[in-house]
Amino acid sequence: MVEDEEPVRDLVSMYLKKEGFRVETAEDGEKALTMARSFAPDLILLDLMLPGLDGWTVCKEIRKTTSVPIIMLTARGEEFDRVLGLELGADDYITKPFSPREMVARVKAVLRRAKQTGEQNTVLSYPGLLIDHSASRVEAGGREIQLTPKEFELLWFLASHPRRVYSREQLLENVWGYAYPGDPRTVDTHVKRLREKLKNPGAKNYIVTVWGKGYRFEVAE
Amino acid sequence: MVEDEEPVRDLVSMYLKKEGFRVETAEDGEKALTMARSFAPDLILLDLMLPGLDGWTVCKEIRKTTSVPIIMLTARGEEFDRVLGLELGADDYITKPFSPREMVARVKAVLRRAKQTGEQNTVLSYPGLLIDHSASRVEAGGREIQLTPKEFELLWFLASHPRRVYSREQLLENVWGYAYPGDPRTVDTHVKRLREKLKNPGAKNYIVTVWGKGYRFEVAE
DNA sequence: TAACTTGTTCACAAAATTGTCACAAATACC
DNA sequence: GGTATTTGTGACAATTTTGTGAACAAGTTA
Repeated sequence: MVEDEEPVRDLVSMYLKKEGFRVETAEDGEKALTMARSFAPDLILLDLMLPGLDGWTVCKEIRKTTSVPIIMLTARGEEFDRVLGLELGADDYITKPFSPREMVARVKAVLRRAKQTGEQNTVLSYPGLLIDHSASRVEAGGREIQLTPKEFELLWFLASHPRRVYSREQLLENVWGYAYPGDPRTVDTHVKRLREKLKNPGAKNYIVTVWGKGYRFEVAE
Repeated sequence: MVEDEEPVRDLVSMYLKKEGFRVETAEDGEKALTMARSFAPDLILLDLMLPGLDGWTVCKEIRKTTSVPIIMLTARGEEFDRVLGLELGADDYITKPFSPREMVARVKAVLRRAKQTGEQNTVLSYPGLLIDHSASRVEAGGREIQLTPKEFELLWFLASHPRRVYSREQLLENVWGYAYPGDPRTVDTHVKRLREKLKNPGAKNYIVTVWGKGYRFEVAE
């Protein structure tokens, strides 16, 4: 949520959080770009009138690197060039003042659309690494490598949430199934085997240990 | 732990205590309600078959006042209406007989989920400094820097309460955990290490000493 | 049934973090 | 200026966490 007026930020945050969304806020364009780069949001609510970089520019910059859904916010008085907005890659726009319920509904609608078009995408691709979930196939450095089911699901989970750190317990919960009663150190062994199989061809070390926290899938800047 | 059969109570208590949990028990619904009101438990294990007030009623009563996580216990034979359970606000259920390890795993899973939903805004951003709690990542001057867990939590705490001065004792309490028995000067060492790691790229000195008081996170006006 | 694959656990070594102490430097106060 | 407090710093030992190899268990296939 990129918006310079704090009351609006708080209101929108509150309504979205109540719906179970996780919300991060930025009050200007610079910060928005930094944040968008550091973690991958599922959707961006972007006010057009911002101090410093304006919304159009922020939108254009973001579009250079990702196709994350963007909803633009615009004051009623402002002349809003819908065509320009869509050309820059916005997915929807809302005119202020808006009702919170309408805002939530639009966010959900855009996410639903994005999810549908993204659903077919069962392939994750990183430099020197290709993971195809529907085919259960992994290519590293152009060469196919054989993973066991657990290894594959672990890699898939980590790779589909890049950068984020997961504790051993969280990994057990998400990959093995919730409330797994076994030893958390089991994860270590699987990570070890994964690293071994992945390291052969590509030099990259994708699975990184975060000391005292767990593991994360690292992706180059 | 609400359960009328003493052997089960003892077994469950024993296993949970071995994991470091503090366990209080009640043998009927009346007592359970009194206890739930008198001290705030982090989680309630609730047997459905109880003398007097049954589990459903206890659950409903508790839900009127708090959102504490509840795990229901049910005998395999009993017909258990899962939907009703979830409607009444239970977070999970376990069928008896259960393995102690599974029970412990579920307790942990439910507690972890409850904790997660409470955690919000996970990204803090200041000029030349970005802290992402969910990724356990810190960027200073565009460059990622490696912090140890303690350093990270200390920085996170200070940065999420900018300008405010904290004494060493307060920092110990908030970052290390309440009633930390060690030397308050330990904080100094961590501050020193943090400053060293943060100073390399950006000229900014974010952590400022307030003589005779403690430390604070400085943010430019 | 035997060989094989897969997943889990364990024990030990290796690595990193953390807390403490002693002493130096800085600051406040007289 | 002198002194007492407070803070900064470097080194070291204790503790915690992770990597790794091997053994074991469960399930599958030939």
